[in-house]
Amino acid sequence: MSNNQLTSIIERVERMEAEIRDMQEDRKQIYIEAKGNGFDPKIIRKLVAVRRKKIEAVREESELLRTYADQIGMQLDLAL
Amino acid sequence: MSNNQLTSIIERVERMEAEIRDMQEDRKQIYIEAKGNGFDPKIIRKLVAVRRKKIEAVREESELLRTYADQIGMQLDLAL
Amino acid sequence: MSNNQLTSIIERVERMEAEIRDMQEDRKQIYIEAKGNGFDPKIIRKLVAVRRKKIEAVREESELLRTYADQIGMQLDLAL
Amino acid sequence: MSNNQLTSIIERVERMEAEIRDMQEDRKQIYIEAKGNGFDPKIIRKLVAVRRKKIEAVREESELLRTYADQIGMQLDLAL
DNA sequence: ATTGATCACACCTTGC
DNA sequence: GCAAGGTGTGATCAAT
Repeated sequence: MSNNQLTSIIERVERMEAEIRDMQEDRKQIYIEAKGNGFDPKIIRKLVAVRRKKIEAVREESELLRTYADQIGMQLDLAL
Repeated sequence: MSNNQLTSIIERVERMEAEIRDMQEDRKQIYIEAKGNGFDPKIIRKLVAVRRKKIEAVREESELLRTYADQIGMQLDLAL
Repeated sequence: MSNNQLTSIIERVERMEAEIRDMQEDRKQIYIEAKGNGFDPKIIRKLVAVRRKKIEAVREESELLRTYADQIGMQLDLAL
Repeated sequence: MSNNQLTSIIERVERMEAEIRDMQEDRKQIYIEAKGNGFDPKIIRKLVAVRRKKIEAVREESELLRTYADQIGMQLDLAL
């Protein structure tokens, strides 16, 4: 029955959203705890953001290299 | 050493963020799958949103009642 | 002249913002006055918030129904 | 009757909030219109913010001067 | 491709 | 001074 399918979808989405909220709450608690230990949350956030960008950049760069490699591979194949 | 503490904090935050991203990805997959089964994601999103807002409103209403109760308690205290 | 256009835009925005600030100030005064009459602003705020969320939920629900109706309309079109 | 008073307060607050939302909507429309005329909303926002800060600074400075003047006035009074 | 809408994030102000 | 709500911004995603 289609209604069961719909109900199932909604419940799965809501379960995911509940978990996401929990994780966000956990992260918030980490920041609060860090603040209690003398670490400025604002700075931590910056650090995390910078690291995220760097990781992103590295990932994209390696994808790019991969693309180059593929093209060279293709050309090599074509040359044979 | 403070540096270890800082590193620990950042790693914990990043772990949380990784999990959040995974959950978000899962949710996205549910929508994609639903669409494959003929359910318009747009409608599912609205349904979920409406349900969330209603639950929110009910939750806040109980907070309100709780606040009322606290004030009545205070008045009772004052009356004694 | 483009400069006049820019000036006009900025002035219109600033006029809006001035009015917004005035309204916010008026609202604040209502809360202060209410407090003077023995009404706890905290409770009033919650009341207003709960009412707003309920109205929001109802509004979104009607949007949802509208979306349903549109889809049914589409299906009818396809069926003809 | 207290209930009428409460109802009146809530309605006044809600009226204010409705007007605030309307003004915000108007402001948003100005930005959209500006964008249509080739003005980047982000830049406009910055301009408006800078002007606001300057106006604030001028206002505070004149308050400061006023305070100085009052103090001098007081001292003059005391000296007489 | 580009706009439009939604969502998550960060900042800032306000109330307590 | 902290906690919370509101505001603005960036990213993501759907639709044109």
